[in-house]
Amino acid sequence: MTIAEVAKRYGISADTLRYYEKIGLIPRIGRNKSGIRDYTEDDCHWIEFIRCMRGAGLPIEALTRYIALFQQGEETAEERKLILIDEKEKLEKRISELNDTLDRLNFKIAQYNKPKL
Amino acid sequence: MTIAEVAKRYGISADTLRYYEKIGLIPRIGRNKSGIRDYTEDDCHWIEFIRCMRGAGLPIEALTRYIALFQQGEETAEERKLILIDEKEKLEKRISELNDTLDRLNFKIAQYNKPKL
DNA sequence: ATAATATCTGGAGTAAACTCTAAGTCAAGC
DNA sequence: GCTTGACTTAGAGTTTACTCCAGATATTAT
Repeated sequence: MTIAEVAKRYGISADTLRYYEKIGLIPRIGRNKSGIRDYTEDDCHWIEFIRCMRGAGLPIEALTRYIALFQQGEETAEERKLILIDEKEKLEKRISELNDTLDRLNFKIAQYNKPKL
Repeated sequence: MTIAEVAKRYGISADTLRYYEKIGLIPRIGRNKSGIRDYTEDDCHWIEFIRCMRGAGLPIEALTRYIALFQQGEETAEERKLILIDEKEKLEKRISELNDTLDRLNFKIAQYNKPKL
């Protein structure tokens, strides 16, 4: 797949895809004989995964660390798992905070509904 | 209260407090005879509210709109309520997305735990 | 009264995460 | 064979949300 096709598929710009590769957020993409990127299905899965995680606010640093370990092979599985667990716990905290803010927002809206005092 | 006291109370820098005031994220703070800010308890409540909402990712633009309406008086109550409802709905969607990502993370961690195939 | 510390303003600088530009290469259509 | 459009790279520019700085004024301690 060309960069344009992948960009369209995920609604990302080609610039962003190149940027993600440059900073190691996705693996280095293979090139054809003339140096043009050719994305595999595996590459696409990474992109989709990374997009999802970034969308939830996982830090780029944790994700680049994760992908670097992944590329080092099976013996890094335990370390990769720890990264996921760590980020999972942070995400749970974050969701809990957001729920608190949501409660507060609902309370404030209720105040606007009631007070014909 | 001085700006330093408020900064300490909420763990924000004085620069950030001045910045929030400059962009209308909190109301204009009253000054003493020599032009130095004197924060009231009401000012502090605004700061705490805004911090909480910003922490949940509510856009600055919506919050500046909200505070501008608030300062225009009681007749803007309905419009302010609509802003809160709108942001509440966006926050619910966001939390739901985060929960989906959390599920995915848990699934991936489970894969790391199992596969002694 | 003087030195040290805190505050003021306007504006410049910073970091993150893109986003765009320039200059060059390459494949496809006419 | 040449133009058009997509692709390449390195590097500059943008946006958001602060954060810092300079120069001036004010308050506090000695």
